[in-house]
Amino acid sequence: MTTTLFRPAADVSALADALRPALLRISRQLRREAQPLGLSPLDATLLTAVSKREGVGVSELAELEQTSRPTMSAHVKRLEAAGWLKRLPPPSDDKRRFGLVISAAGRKALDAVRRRRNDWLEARLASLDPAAREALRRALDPLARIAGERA
Amino acid sequence: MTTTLFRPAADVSALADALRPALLRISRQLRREAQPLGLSPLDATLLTAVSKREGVGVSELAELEQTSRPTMSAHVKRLEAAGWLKRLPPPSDDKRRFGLVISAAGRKALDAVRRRRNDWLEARLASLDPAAREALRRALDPLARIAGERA
DNA sequence: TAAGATAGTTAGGCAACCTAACTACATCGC
DNA sequence: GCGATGTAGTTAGGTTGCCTAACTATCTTA
Repeated sequence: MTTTLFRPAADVSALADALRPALLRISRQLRREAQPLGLSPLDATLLTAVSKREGVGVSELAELEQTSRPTMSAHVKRLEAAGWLKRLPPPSDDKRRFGLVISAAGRKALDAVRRRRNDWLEARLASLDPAAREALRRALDPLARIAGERA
Repeated sequence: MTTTLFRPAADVSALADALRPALLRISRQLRREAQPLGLSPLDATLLTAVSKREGVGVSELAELEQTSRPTMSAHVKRLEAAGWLKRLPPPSDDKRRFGLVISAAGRKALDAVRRRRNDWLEARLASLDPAAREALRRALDPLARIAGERA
């Protein structure tokens, strides 16, 4: 043990131990969220990512979202089948790669979900006091960095 | 749109939109974590919960951890099979309910994992600057409240 | 132009979750 | 004292999201 003089480790460890269960629990809820409008939280995340980078490829998107290519391929297939996403035929001269873009329906669904504001997370946030929300706001950037968000 | 004077909603909504993808991404990583020592992050969470409330029942634990009873039943079965958890035969005179306790092996595994401090989350936290960690520390309580932590 | 890299898909499997339906025991009301 | 109702836990069956391995098709480079 011997705690003195540069032992950030114990600190970090304690923080991790406290953070882990909370994060696991929250994500459990998050995923469970019923989506009367279609569009699960994951779908919304993916559509947002695509709309931020029109023409992105499946592999690139997989890397951005930190999943395997096959996983992303399946998501894209699903989102395309639902009509929320479109594949542009090879925009460049590379015939392997097609560009993904959000469809009109996708954008509409995304807007609708954003306008709803009665989902689980928002309700929870709304029930907190402003100081707690501020604390979360300040934690946003560190969380994004942990998540390994790119651009 | 007309942002002034008491419109916490837009605020909360923006916070939720920023928080959601980060949380989803983090939990994805968290779950993916390989566990050379056995004991996934979920396992650790559950064992910790049990050790905090010796003698807890499956249903009560399910409620605490906010999962369905069958889900918890399966986890308990798994943890018991792994030898990390024990069921005490009905401690009260209620023959339906048995008390769950962590086994010696479970406690040992839990301690070992805690001592490891080279898991994904800790590594990420360690790579942040102290100010960022402090921001996260302050966000802990709000996060726990969102997660609906009880006692 | 053959060798290797890269985009994306298919196949197969696993972990964690859910609901519905069941068994076994408890308790309440008459 | 016994049926109705409730609660603890399990079983069965299905879904979602993720993975690796292996494949096809195309591009790039030596």
